[in-house]
Amino acid sequence: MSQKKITIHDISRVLGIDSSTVSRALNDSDRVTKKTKEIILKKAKELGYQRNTLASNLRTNKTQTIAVVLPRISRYFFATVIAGVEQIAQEKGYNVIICQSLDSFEREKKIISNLISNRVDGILISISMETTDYEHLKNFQSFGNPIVFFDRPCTLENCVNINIDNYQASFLATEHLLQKGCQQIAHFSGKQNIELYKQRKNGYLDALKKYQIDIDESLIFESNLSEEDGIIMAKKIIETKKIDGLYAANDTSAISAIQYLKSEGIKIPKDIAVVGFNNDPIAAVIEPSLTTINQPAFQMGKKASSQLISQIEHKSTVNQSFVLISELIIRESSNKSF
Amino acid sequence: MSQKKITIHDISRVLGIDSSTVSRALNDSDRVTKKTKEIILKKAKELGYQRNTLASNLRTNKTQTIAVVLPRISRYFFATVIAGVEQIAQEKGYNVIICQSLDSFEREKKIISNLISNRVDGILISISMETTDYEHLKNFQSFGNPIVFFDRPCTLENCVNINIDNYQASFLATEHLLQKGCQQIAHFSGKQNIELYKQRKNGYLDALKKYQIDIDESLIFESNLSEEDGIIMAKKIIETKKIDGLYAANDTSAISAIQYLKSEGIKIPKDIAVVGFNNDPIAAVIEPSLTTINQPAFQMGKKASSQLISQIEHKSTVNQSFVLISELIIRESSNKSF
DNA sequence: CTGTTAGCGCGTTCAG
DNA sequence: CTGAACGCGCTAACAG
Repeated sequence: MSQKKITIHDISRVLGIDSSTVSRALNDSDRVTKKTKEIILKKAKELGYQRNTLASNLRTNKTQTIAVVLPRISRYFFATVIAGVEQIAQEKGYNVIICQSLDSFEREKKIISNLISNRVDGILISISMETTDYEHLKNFQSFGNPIVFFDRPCTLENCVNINIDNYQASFLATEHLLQKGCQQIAHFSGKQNIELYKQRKNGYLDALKKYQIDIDESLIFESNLSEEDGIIMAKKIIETKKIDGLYAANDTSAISAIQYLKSEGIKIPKDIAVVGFNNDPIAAVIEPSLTTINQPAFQMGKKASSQLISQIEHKSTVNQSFVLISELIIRESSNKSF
Repeated sequence: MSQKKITIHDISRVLGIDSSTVSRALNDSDRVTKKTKEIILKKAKELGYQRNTLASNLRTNKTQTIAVVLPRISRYFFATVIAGVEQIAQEKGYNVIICQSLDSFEREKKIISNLISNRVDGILISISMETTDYEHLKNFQSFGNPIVFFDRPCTLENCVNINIDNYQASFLATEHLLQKGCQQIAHFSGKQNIELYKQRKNGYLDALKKYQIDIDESLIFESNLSEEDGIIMAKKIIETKKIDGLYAANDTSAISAIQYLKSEGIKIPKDIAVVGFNNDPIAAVIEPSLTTINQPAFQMGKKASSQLISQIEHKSTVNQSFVLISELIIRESSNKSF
């Protein structure tokens, strides 16, 4: 049953050609005649040879493997990022291994340690929410291996950060509402100590300025953007009555606000237009009238992995840098309703 | 920058203990004194030793790695299966590598070949829709490595197939509608040459028998269960008028039928109750009144991986077998609506 | 262009 | 209980 594996020495012996030549032929080296190459490849196929990547990796100290570490693959956003990563990796001849931190710092540390043991060539990571220090990542770096952060930025030195242009996305979202005729646009904003939410607020403010709309501080709600916050803000919207548009800095709060508004009989989109960030198809399904800014996850995966692979191949150390992806996708609200 | 990696020989040299002893200590062998073990472990930690798994694997010819090959991870069902696989794998000390076939036979063949090269110890697979022959899998098997199929069954010899108990699931679904008072329950059935759909139809029929409801062939619609089929069947339902319940053998057709019915002003669940299979959260969101039978994906992942790992560890060859998971989750329709 | 030699880092014989 | 020596399968470096 358990057939013995064929090695290059088996081929070497059968053909009376040295194993190093066999190795070179199998790696398509140009230091072997086309003719002998053909003979070797034919015999290899005939014998059912399957390269032992382990041995090769040990020798070359390279695995041609990159790892993607992220909170969980069941989130549509991350699954789509992976698709982008895999496309580039395949083109460049790299394997991808996927690891879920489940947003646990402990798990993340174990994963990184495991990746070091397995000698992956580089890591793409969206750090866990719990992650407080970066010793584990510094450790990986100290062996000369690159790390690229995506989605969740990180202040670790010598690393590339890939993210969307939050300012521009917000600007576009707000402009979209203005062009639809909204005048009193509320903004669900996140904590301003987080750079990302500051940028989103600035985009909102600048769009209003461009259209010469006075800024009304009472329309700006700062919170943690949780589901509960969404409901609280929805209640405020009902009290205020003057609001005719809403730009939420994330989709969680936007969705729960909409659900609450609906339950109170406020019609969407007739009474209010909404724009929020959307990472998965649920937001689109729950409320077809919800216009969303989709993060170009596929793009992000492609960009992140090509950055990483280029660092691996040029053995270059980069300074800390932030790469912004500007191609955003606005999904227009469809007015079909159930 | 690029710090040199510590090997067991470095530890050996510093401590004046032979590297073979160091190796044994690091593997927690009982052929080393507790005392020297402690000294070695301490020094290893101090020097920042990280085991070179590649070398270890090459020597032992085992990678402690299993692969999951599936169509695409962005489907919630598969992502959940992976979660289950990972839990068991972690408990048993195995790494998991995830590969997406994207339902392409060509990709699947490449993946398997790559997995052989990388000497994974076993494969968990939900075969691609395009897969017609199993030579690539037989090849993997021929090296003495086990394969476990899940979700999509396969006739390859000496393999375990893990699936849900489709008959029971269907029976329960239909019974659920009967208990809600439905009398005229339509069934969206799949092609009867596919075992799975036959089982689902049988469950439906037997539930009706149990409740002494006459079988009305005009309520049974056989199709490919696509979105288009869903709409076609919805139209027939409207014509017929007598239907008050629907059990669909998959969720795709059920969802599109519901959307169509809604657009025609047929109210759900007042006028009609529906049960369908649900693999992702969208179905639950699109229509809260939709009662669904969730495949216990997490369970399936756990069962499949523990089967696989037990085969790896006992080097046992199994006969072809079919394992059914009977714990099904009925998600009751919630009557809250937007 | 091809053969020879050596060794990647580890685990496993054997001896002792 | 520990040490010496070998080899897993492959490839880099050097000869020829």
